[in-house]
Amino acid sequence: MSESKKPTNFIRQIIEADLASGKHRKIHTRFPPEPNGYLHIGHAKSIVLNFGIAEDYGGECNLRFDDTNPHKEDVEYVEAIKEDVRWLGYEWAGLYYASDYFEQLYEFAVELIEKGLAYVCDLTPEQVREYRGTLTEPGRESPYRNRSVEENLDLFRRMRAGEFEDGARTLRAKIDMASPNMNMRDPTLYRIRRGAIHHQTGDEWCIYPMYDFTHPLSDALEGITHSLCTLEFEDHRPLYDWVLDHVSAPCHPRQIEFARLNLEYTVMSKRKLTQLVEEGHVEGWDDPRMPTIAGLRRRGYTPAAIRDFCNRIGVTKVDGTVEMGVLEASIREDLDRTAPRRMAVLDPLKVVITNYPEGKVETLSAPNHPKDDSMGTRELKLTREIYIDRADFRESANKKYKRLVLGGEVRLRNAYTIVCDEVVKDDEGRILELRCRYDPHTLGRNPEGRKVRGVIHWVSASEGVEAEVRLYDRLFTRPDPDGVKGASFLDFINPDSLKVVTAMLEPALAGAEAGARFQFEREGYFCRDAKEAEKGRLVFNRVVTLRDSWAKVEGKKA
RNA sequence: UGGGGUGUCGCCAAGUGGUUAAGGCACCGGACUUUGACUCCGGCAUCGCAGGUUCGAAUCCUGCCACCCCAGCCA
Repeated sequence: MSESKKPTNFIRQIIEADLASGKHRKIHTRFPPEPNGYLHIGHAKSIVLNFGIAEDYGGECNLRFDDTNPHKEDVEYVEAIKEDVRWLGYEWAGLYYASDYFEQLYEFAVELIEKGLAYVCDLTPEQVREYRGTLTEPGRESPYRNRSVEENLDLFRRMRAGEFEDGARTLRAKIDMASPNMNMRDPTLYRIRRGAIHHQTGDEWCIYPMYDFTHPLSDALEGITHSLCTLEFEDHRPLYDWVLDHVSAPCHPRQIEFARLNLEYTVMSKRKLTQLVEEGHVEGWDDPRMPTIAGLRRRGYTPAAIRDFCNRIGVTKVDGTVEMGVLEASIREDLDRTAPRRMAVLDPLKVVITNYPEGKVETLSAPNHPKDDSMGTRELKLTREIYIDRADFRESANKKYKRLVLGGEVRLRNAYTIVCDEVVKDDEGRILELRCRYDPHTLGRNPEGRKVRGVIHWVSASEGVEAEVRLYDRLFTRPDPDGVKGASFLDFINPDSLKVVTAMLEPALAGAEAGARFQFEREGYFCRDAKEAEKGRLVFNRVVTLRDSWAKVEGKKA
C-alpha cells in the first residue's frame, strides 16, 4: 500500500543533513510516554515518527517511560503501552524508565548546586507563584536564592533523606527571574513526595525530579540524537539546553518540536479520555469508539492502516485538525485488499421464493474476493426462504433505484435473479414479507433478453446464523467537541454512536476467528469482537462503512 | 501589554528566488461492474493581507492581521 512511499518532512530533512554533515553517524530516537493512561492515535503519530525514522535511517529507537510523577502513574499503563507499541509493529532497541536514572539525576542536581546554579527554596507553592511574576511582568528573586553551596548541599541531602514535609521545599535552578520565558524563571527541579509509592522504585525515593530536568538528561544518558516532542514544549527548549549545558552530560541531543494530532469528531487529551471512561460514557479504554490504540484495535483497525494514516497526515509545525475521512480511507484501502467478502443482512426482511422447492438446500460457491482468486471460495446455502435488507426493497421507485421493486427484478448476489410478485403487510401497513419468483437459468449468467441492473445481498433464513452486530458512528456530534466556549465536550456526545442490531449472517461466518475482519458486501468492513468471542459470543463490530455514493444521491434529495 | 510559534485548494501537505504551485483525503463529472464497493479516466489553488526588492517571489525585506502555546512543587 501507499505505506511504501517514504515520508518526507522537516524533521527527516534535519536528520538527513546531520547524517550528511557527519554530525551524527547513527540516529537515536525515543518514544517517551508517561504511563498515566492509554495510548491514542496521537501517540501513534509520534511512534510512527520516532520508530519510523530509526528504521529508515538505520538507527535505534528506545521506549522510555517518563515516570517522574508517582501520583499519576501505574504499571497497568506501562503494560498496556508496551502492548500497543508492539501491536503497531515496532520493537524498541532499549526499554527504559526515567526512574532508572534517579540516582544519576540526583548527582547531576548536586553538580548544579556545587556550581551555584541550583538552590533549595523554602517558598510555599503559593509564594512561588507570586514571585514568578506574570506574562508581562518580571518575577522577583526568592529570598532563599543566595544560600551557600554548603547549605544547599545539606538541605538537598536532607530533602532526599525525608526530613521535610511535602511542599516544604524544592530544588530550583538559578537562572533568571526576569526572563520573558516563564520556564526560565528559576524552574523547579525537584519536589518532595514522601508518601508516594512509585510503581518502579517503590518507596526508595521521596524526592522526584521534574520533567524539565529529567527529560534532557534521560535523552543524553541514552545517547539520543534527536529528541522529538510536541509544540507545547517549544518554550521549554531553552531550559532543555540550559540543563545540558550546565551539567556534565555525555552528549547534547537536539530537541525538535512538531504539531500534535487533532482529529475531527473526537477528543485526544488524556484528561478527557479518562473522563469518558470514568464517567461511563464509553465502556472502557478499549471501547471501539475511543481514539485509543486499544479502541481502534478492538474496532477492527489494522496496524498497517494506522501506520499508513500517520504517514498520510505528515509531520509539520502547523496546528491543524485532520478529517476522519483520512483515517477511514486508510483502513478501507487496507481492508479492501485483505478482507474476505461475506454476506450479512443487518435489517432482515423475509423473502419467500415461491417457485423454489420447499425443503431444498442448494449449495453455491462464492469467491472470497472478487479480485484475488488466491483467497479461495466459500459455500453459500440457498433456500426457499431468505432474508434481504429492508433498505433493498421499495414498492415503487424511479429508475435510479437499482434494487428490488414490486414487479421488478434484481440479482441475488452470487445466486439467481428474482422478481417480486407480492408484498405481504400487516394491519398497520408494515411490510412483513415479500413473495418472489426466481429464474433458475440465471446462475452465473445473465438472463436473455433483459438486463438486470441491481444486485442485492441475502442470507438463507434457515441456514444463516443470527448474530449481534454493533454499528459504530462518531463519538461526538461536532467536529470540534472541545472547541465551544462555555460548553463541555460532554455536551456533544453523539447519542447514536452505537447502534446494536440482530443480523443474519451467511453460514461461513459462524466460524469466524476472534478479531477476524470481513467485508460484509454492500455494507462495510466488520470485525469479530475479540472480547465477546472469548465468552463464546458471536458479535461483530463495524469498522467502517463502504463508501456510499448512493447515500449521497439520496441525501441530496432530502 | 511580554515571550515562543504557525498561516499554500474544503482537510492534510510538497515547495528552500526561475516548476504549468507535487501528492493524499474529500468533492464534482464519466467508464466499468453479479458489491451504487473496488478500479480506471477527467475536473478541482497563484500561496493570510498590504507594500517593497528583483528581469523574475509562495519562496527575500517591511508593516499589518488571524490563530495556537506559556504564569503546575503535571508531562
